[in-house]
Amino acid sequence: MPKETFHNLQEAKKQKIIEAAISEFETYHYDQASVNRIVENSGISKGSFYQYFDDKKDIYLYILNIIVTKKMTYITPALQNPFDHPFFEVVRDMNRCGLQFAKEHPRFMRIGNRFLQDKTHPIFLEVMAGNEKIATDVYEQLLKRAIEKGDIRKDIDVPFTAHMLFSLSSQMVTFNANMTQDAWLDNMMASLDKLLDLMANGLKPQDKEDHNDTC
Amino acid sequence: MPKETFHNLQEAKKQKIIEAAISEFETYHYDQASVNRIVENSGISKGSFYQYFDDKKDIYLYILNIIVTKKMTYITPALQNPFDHPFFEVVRDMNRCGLQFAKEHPRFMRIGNRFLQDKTHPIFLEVMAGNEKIATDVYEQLLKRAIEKGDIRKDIDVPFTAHMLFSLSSQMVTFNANMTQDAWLDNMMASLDKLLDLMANGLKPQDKEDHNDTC
Amino acid sequence: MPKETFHNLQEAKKQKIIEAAISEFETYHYDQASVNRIVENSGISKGSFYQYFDDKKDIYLYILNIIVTKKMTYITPALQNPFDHPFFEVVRDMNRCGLQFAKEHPRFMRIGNRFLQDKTHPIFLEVMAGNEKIATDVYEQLLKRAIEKGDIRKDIDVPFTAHMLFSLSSQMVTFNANMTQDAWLDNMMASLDKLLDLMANGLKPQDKEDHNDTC
Amino acid sequence: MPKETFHNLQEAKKQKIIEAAISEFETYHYDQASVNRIVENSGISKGSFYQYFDDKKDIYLYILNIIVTKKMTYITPALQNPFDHPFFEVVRDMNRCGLQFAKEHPRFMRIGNRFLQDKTHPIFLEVMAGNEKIATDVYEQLLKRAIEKGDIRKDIDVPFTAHMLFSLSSQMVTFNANMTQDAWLDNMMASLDKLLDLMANGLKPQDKEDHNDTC
DNA sequence: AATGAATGAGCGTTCATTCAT
DNA sequence: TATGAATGAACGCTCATTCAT
Repeated sequence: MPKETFHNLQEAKKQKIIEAAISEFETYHYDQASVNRIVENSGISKGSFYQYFDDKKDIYLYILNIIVTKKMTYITPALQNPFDHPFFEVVRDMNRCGLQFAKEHPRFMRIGNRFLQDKTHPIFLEVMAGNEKIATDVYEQLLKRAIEKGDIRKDIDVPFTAHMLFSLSSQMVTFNANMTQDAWLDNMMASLDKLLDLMANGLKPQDKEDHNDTC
Repeated sequence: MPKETFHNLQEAKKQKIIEAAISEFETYHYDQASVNRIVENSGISKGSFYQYFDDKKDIYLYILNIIVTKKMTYITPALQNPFDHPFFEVVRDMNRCGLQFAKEHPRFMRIGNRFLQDKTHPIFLEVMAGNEKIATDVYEQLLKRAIEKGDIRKDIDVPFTAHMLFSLSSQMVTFNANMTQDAWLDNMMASLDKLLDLMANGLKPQDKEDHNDTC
Repeated sequence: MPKETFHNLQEAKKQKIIEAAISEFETYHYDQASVNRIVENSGISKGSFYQYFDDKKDIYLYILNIIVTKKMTYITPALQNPFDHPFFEVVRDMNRCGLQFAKEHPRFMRIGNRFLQDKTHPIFLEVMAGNEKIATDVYEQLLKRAIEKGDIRKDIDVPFTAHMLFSLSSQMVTFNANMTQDAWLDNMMASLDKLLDLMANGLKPQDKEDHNDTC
Repeated sequence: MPKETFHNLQEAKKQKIIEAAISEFETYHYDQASVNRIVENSGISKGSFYQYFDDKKDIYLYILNIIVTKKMTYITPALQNPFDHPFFEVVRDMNRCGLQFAKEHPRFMRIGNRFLQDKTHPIFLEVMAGNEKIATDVYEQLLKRAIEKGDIRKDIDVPFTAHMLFSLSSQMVTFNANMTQDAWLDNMMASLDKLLDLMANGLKPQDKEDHNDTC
């Protein structure tokens, strides 16, 4: 996390640095990202950079933190009393919020996705060392309660399914990756509904309904 | 793609270069991979390298091509008369073959996974620009026929579902990444079955069977 | 030497700065030592540092001075009426006191030794430019009087011998540098006795005693 | 040690690099020595430097090696059949040769002395890891044989004395460090004789001779 | 065809010191 | 008096690529 010196900076300067860093990490992988470029685009000296941050990792984690914090403000409303609502409703709301976040902060989404994608990178492993469960835990909890309530099949592998549900939300955005389209959000929302339908009912013809029909 | 000079090389020399490149890309990201090291481990000169390949990208794509070609030899048998067999059987066979390939060529798998992971990397975008459809096309064809045969619900969005099926099989590998070498294949096969069950039947309780029970 | 501003400081603050500087110079060579770290560990500001000291050299010399002053308090008692005691007794007492000082102030010893080691370093040359005589003067005086009293051979080169005696006592420390903390002082005291025996009687067999024996 | 690429260089270029490195290490400590400066003064590019040498340490050890090799050519003649000659004669010859070397290669001496002085430096420890004994071993062997032959007192501590004798040769040069003087070599030779006399006979009056006088 | 020496920009990081407040 | 932000040169080292031979 940034040193005090950074927090003491004037807001404008701070924002310019953050802006430069976001722009850098949006464009480049952590390893390819260049402190030099951040410094240039910030209009600060290299020496100053290292008075604000310990090292490249420091500013990277700082940006990641901003992203996570921001994303949380979008998602947490969907997680109010999650067990009072049907499973798929909660999941859909959560992902809709995530998509809204992606739409409004496409650069954050790009950085976040890049981070989540390279699961073998030292920095990913370090961050996730203690926290990996956290991400999928929400899904695990929801699944367990949903099973108890009879909303979900009893015979599924909860951790595995949680992992897959979690993966889906980030995979989905790769389907219509061109965020510049106006209709992106609408498309994604539609895709989300399709996906949830898929997850809920499967690909096989719905005997249930077929059955009802024949009745 | 390699220049003619490369293809004119003696097989042994060619293999040594390929081996060195595989070893490099297996260990490092494309950006971190070093032509210097490849050259060193190949026992060829720097100058020669640039007479065989245009640049780093050239040899990388060449290796990727080898991997894809190899993987094809595993998968195509599962695609013999694909329309004569039930949809999920074909998909399972295909993915089982893919897993078998991964088991027998772990280095290829590592390179392939790394490539698939950073979907924002210029080189990924370039490769996928013309080729992504190819990968999902198989799924699309299979889905269409399965729908016709009544194996799959009529109301799904075919391209979207194809994309998701494709994504999921690659995501699966990220679950249980801390595999013990021995159990890996078994674990993955089991995961595959879980995944296909999920895709086939969905998460909701199977009314069909419940219904049958009560009858 | 520190500016007046430093001397005007509250004792506690002064000590904290001194402590930080000692810790730094104990751990690092003069060139590797970092004003940044001293400032950090002092809890003072960079600006303040340069209001107390001219530069890095200034604080280094100040610390050296503290060390020398402290060492003097150990050694001077051994130099009370030095001419009333046998030469080697005085030399031994002096060096024993020096060893005692080293034992009780290992950090000072480390700084001092490091300083004495690089005799080509600009800062060493600068310090020694005017002060080297001082260090060897004691030995010179002692030697001269010892010669007069007949304790020491008349035909030696006094300045040269003084220089060697001085050098040897600092070299001694480099023997058995892998001291176990506990036994260090005992070992060094033993080494000192060996060294003085060497200096007193030389390496050649003692004809004197042989002679006496045969008489 | 340098890579083959360095050895393949034209002699003139090689010499220019060696010259630049010697000049650098003569002037600066290993840590302060700058690859940049070496490169500048060599007239080669930074990239080239790292094609010739692994790193700064590599070229440093290479220079050290040159120095040791050169010094050996001076000293080994004095070590022909060392046990056939009186102990102090061998030691004197050896040190005279060392002084001659120092006179003719003052820059080498400076580098060598600097290296020997900082006995806590990682690079010193690394080099000396297996080789420290070597330096003092010569003295130990000589001492042992001299004791057997009765040239040296039986009651000395051999390793300790060997260490001190070894130290002396490097300490001696610090007495008259100003090498620019014409008379330096003569002065040093004289100092050497004084030192050996000291080591041989000690500082105490020679009773043997006194005895003889009174007889 | 094959070589491998040469390049120079670039990397992340540290530094002692200055100076406006 | 005290501050601490700002600086920019310097560090060791790696890189993909070029080009004369």
